[in-house]
Amino acid sequence: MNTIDSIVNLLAAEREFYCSLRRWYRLNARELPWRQTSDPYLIWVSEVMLQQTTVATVLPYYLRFIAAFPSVESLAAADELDVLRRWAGLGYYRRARCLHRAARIIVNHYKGSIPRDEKLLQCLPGIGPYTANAIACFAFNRRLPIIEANTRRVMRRLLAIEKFSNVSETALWKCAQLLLPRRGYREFNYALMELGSLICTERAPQCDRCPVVEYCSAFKESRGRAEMRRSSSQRTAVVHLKWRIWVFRTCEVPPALLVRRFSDDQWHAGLFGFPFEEVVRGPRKAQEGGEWAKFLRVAKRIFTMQFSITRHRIHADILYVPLRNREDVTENVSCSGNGLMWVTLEHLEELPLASPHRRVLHGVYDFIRGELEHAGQGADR
DNA sequence: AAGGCGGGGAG
DNA sequence: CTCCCAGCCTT
Repeated sequence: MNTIDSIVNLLAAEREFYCSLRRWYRLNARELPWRQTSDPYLIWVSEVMLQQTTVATVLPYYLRFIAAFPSVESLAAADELDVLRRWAGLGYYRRARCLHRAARIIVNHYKGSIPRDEKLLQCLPGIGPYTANAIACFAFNRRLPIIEANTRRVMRRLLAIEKFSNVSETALWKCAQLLLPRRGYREFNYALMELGSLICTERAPQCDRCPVVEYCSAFKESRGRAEMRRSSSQRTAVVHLKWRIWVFRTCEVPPALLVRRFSDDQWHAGLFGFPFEEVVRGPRKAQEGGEWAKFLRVAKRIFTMQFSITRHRIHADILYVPLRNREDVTENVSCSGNGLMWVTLEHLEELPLASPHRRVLHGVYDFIRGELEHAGQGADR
């Protein structure tokens, strides 16, 4: 007999478990804008933004986004760059592009109405098992389980799943399905998430404030001690990289900088930024120092920058190259000239720039301003 | 099943 | 600093 199933069945029979949880939720739930509506479009947008992103970070972006695109039709009609502009800074830009594509599919194939069926929802780009069930449950009141960071953690603790060696995701979804109440399942799902978010946190869970602590298998066994941290061998190793980021500037007034739109196989795909290359250390094979190497001689290294992208830690040299005219660089970049474009400073601010590149821009902006002031003083004499 | 994606916040 | 967050997608 499956031991986990028996634990789930025991818990599912505990009427007081559901009552306590519901009572706690009604007293302690945060007022989040996407929980005050049943508009499937608004719920969809919020769920996509909340993928791997905290509530506090999402809130301002969500409000700005739905103000700009209040309906699936308005999103479908929008230009992709405009969508990315509203998303810039949130990260995971593929989410925004998928959302935009899916909006067009919904308008063209579903007459603008979002499918109620979770299987159909999952066929849309950017919608996986969690988001499909979340939309179906929260917007259409379908009786479906949801497994995400919060409910996963709560379930694992409630059922003390760590005891049973590798419990698959599939098994976890099955447990969540079995645990769903006959009525009030939408509120139950919200409550599990809210519990994981406010009480049953990853680190230092507040078991003394937990409404369902008496039903928690993990608490019975460990009195709320946190789980073992992952060993160093299980953690993903940090990768150190060295980059050159190139800032080409024309001597026009106002000055223009050379930027490119990153292709789908690059980091920051779909966004804009300065040309960059990885500096390969070690023996010089056939690397030749990259496509911009010919400008190294005239480049000025104006500052360095450090940032991280997922598990990569990047140390970047910012190389500044003032040019007399645009052709000096455009003619020389033959193979990778695609996507390159000259943009004046004020228009640069309006582009959806990848965050590290926005930092570069601000650093360069200060530098150029200093240059201009210096030139102005020279002209006065 | 595992790894990549990206940025901000908490501790 | 490290770890984590209302996951999805590709291999």
